[in-house]
Amino acid sequence: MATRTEVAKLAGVSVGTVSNVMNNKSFVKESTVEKVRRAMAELNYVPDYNAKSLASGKSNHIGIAVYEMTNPYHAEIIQGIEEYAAEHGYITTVFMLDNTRDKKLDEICKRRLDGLVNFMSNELPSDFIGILTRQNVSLVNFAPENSFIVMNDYTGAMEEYMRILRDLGHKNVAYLSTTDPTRFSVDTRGGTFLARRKEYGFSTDDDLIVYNYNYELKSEEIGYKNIKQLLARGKKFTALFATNDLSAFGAMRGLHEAGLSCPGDVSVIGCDGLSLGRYMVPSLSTISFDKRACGEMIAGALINHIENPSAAPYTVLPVKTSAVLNESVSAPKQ
Amino acid sequence: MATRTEVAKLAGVSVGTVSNVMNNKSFVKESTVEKVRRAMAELNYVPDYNAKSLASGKSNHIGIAVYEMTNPYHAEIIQGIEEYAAEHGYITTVFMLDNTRDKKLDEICKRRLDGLVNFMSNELPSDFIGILTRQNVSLVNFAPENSFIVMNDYTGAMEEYMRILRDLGHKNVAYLSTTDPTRFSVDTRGGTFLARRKEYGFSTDDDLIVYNYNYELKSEEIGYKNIKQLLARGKKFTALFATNDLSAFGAMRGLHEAGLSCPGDVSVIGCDGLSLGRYMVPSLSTISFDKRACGEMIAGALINHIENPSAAPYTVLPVKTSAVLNESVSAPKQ
DNA sequence: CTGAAAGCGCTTACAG
DNA sequence: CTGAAAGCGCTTACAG
Repeated sequence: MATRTEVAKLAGVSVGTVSNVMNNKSFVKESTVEKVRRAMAELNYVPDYNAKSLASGKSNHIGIAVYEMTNPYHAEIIQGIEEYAAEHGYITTVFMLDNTRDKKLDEICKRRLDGLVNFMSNELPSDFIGILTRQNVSLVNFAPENSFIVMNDYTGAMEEYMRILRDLGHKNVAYLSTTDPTRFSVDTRGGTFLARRKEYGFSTDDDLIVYNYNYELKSEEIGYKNIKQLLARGKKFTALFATNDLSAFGAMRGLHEAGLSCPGDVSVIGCDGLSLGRYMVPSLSTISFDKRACGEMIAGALINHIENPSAAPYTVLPVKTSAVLNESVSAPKQ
Repeated sequence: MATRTEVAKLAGVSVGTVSNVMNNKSFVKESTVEKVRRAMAELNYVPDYNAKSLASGKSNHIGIAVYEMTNPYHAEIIQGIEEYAAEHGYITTVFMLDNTRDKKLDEICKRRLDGLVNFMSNELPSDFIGILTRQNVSLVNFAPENSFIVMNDYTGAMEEYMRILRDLGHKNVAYLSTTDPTRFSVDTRGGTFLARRKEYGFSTDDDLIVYNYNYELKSEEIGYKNIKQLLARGKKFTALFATNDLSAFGAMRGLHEAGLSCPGDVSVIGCDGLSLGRYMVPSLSTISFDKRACGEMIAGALINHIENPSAAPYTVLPVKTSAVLNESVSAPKQ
């Protein structure tokens, strides 16, 4: 592999000049630029980003911490981040923290990331966050004080669905949550459900809410387990919200096995707007948002903060969501 | 952030010794090790992997090139790779080459990876592969000469399904492919279908095979489009193979819209063994393999090759697959 | 068993 | 506009 030095020698310039050409410094004479480019081409020169990172103190490397990578939900957001980042000269590493989490946190610190986007619902250890902060890593979705927060505001879409269900005549509306009660209530969907169910004329029986405490399970498994539990409780219900589309799929399977039809016996509403939901039978009603644009917005704010640390104060990044009504919702049977 | 030098000073040793402690060299005196460790702890020392990579000429960084990250299929294999790699001190970067591919190939080269695993079905540019080869990057799933090849041998499972369909009385079996005819025929499933369909008593009408040429589409979209095309051809069929589970979901939706039931009118067989398939109605028959173990095997062979370049010649990594029969297959209506 | 020193491939003031 | 030189944080023979 050709190195900087060889390129410099062949071009008849110094390594510093090669560097200036590489970084598109405008003050380099055009003829010099050409000489250097020719030499690079001839030698098949490929720069070494690790060396650049070390010398410049900037890695141009953004990390993304995710959980449950088998959920296609993240993939599109990540694509948005990646695309924007790539256009701005950053690479992206997805750290899947499903398993072997703690081993990987160390690795993250060692890589001297410029930024880190967090999609974990679990809390991350505070000493890990401390290291990142000292390293001056720009953060997205960590604690509010020192991080951008991506805020999917589901309140509007959630209320829209509650209105739709009420107008269709539903009274007993269940909620299958992939999380525990605490996380459920701080979530904008769970919170809205709890706060407004009475006002919309829905039952306030807490037995209609099923929680999950096992975060090892995949969402579809949780949905399936949840509906079984709900059915076992013997309460009447004609509609249900699920935390996400995958868990809604699991719930629909459970309904089918219990001899219940969707939406005839039970209307089902998911969340995330997975492409797959449109191909289910019945197609799944969900809450959608532009995940690609969301990823680009995240990357934009993050890179801006990396490059102008003082300019942009950490803040909330709002994401617009919308209700997408499909076949899985109808009026309840009389 | 504390650096090597500060640790050395505090511990009263040289930076070289700190390095030896970091790398667990056995010849360092125990008391020295302790002094150094204490100093590192006191200073919250976090090593810099970029610097290490530069100095050692080894990045401990494995890349994974994937296409269609919204397909959960890859996620589990990647988890297997990641887990094994993390245990052996490597980090993993997933390069999503769905979009902006060529920009990203450059970045891959600059990162001085130790290894690269390829899950792209599209061919990669030969000059890209040339650079990687010159960089001595260990490769998985590139051209056979200079790479490990992961070989999911679907032949057995495919023949099992052909036998099952024949025994159930199916004669007109379709195939919905997410790829073009060339890739279809080199694939072990497509190839087996073409080679053996006559022998199993199935129609050899090529109109029963639907290809796809638009690689921008998601698998579920392709399956949906394919089944529409097949139905439009007006040929009779009572069973179909789909390239993967997601495209099978799309096909099942298309059948439903055409007023056909699965498996009553048409039996459907996917491939990949997605967890989600068990929750479909009907649950999807598929071909499965242990994706986690597959990922671990890939990482094992790759890291072994990285660390002993001469020891392990490039070779084929065989993956056992098995037919998983579910509700989506039954006898054809008379 | 440890230290001093050269080197990995780059960047970046600084002189000129 | 360009070159010489110091430095980024590490590793690694080499002496002792």
